[in-house]
Amino acid sequence: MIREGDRPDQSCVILEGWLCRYRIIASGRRQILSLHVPGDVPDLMGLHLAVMDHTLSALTPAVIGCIPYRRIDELIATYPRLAAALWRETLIDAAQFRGWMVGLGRREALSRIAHLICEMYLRMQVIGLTDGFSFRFPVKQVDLADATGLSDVHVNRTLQELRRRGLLSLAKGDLTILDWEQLKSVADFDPQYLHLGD
Amino acid sequence: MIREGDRPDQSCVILEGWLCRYRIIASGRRQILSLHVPGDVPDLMGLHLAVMDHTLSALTPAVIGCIPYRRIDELIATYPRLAAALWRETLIDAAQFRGWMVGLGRREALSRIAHLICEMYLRMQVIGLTDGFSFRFPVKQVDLADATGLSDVHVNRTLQELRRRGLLSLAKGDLTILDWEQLKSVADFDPQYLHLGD
DNA sequence: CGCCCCTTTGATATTAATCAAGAACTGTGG
DNA sequence: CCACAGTTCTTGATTAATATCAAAGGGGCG
Repeated sequence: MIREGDRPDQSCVILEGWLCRYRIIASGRRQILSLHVPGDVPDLMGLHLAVMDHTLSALTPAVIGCIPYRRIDELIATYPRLAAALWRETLIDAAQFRGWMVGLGRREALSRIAHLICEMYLRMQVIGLTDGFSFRFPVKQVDLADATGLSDVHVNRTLQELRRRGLLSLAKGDLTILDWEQLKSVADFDPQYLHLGD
Repeated sequence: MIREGDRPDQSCVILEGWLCRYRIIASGRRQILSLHVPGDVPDLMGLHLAVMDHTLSALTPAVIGCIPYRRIDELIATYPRLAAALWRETLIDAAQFRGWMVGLGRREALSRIAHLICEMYLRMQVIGLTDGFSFRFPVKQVDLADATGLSDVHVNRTLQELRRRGLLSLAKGDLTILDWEQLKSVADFDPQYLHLGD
């Protein structure tokens, strides 16, 4: 949707589907920086930074709403508190990056993947897209690998280990958490960084 | 200076010294999330997020200036464009997190450390704290390890490799880049993400 | 039915972590 | 000015985690 190096003049809101942001380095390896679900506005940064430092792309077929920056500026002028709300949104964005950094740098594979799943479960719950402990998780293992900094083969084996331990089931993009407490514990998951509560 | 879980009511500006932000996970491992040098305001996020999700701490003796949020709010009310400037500052913060995530997830040790050094060199240059290719780099190897997601032993060996290749010298906190082009190339460094240019 | 995309499996290679000392500094008090 | 105690850095040996390579299954869709 937007490429690294672009100078966009509008933001988008996800109405349906999943997007991700990523960057590819010289060796050809890709790091996914964030996953985005309906309700997210994944490119607010363009409002104050001229050049995109990463690419925004769809993981699934998606429906997107577009808002020109010009229009956002007008809205902010009319409703000054909107600026604070959007600013806050970008701060939560940054908090999520921090959450992922800890995983990338200091968690082993099992915990890293479990953590990502805990996060996406809560985020899906907040937007009403969970059914009990089940939700759509249309992320391919290769993408999961690029999000967690692992190889796809290792992601596959780690998912098997999570299944073997009875923590979750995942097939055809349908994920069910079978033991939330244990999953959280394996993930060392503390939702604080998502700032859902405030 | 500020701990995870705190609800601060002021921001700080670094006048002298280096700070870092970090989080410690259950296993006791620490991930440093960012390094901060004079001129940085490392805790602007508190302005709109109630609870700190990480700790802010000094790496060296430091001199800090404090600004109550209340005062910042007043200033913003008086000079509305200040809000945009501060917002932008937090967006650059997020961009730096993204830069680090790519390293943590997808770069090998040598490139990861080289990359960090390239970044700090440019940031020090911008604030006028470089002398040619030399600058103070008072970061212990343990801290470097926690910043790059490596073990301290491996950081030590990787630094030796960088020295062996004639890319830099580093002793007693004094760093000199001996071959900037090669260092950049090993690091696969593209300063775009720092948004220094705009 | 066949193709393509995704997942799974097995074998092997690498990178980096861990463990355990020892050496080199730093600052301190005598 | 020196002995020391505490950091920080360095080294060697070993182990563990994860990547890479290569190939084989499975399932959905035209």
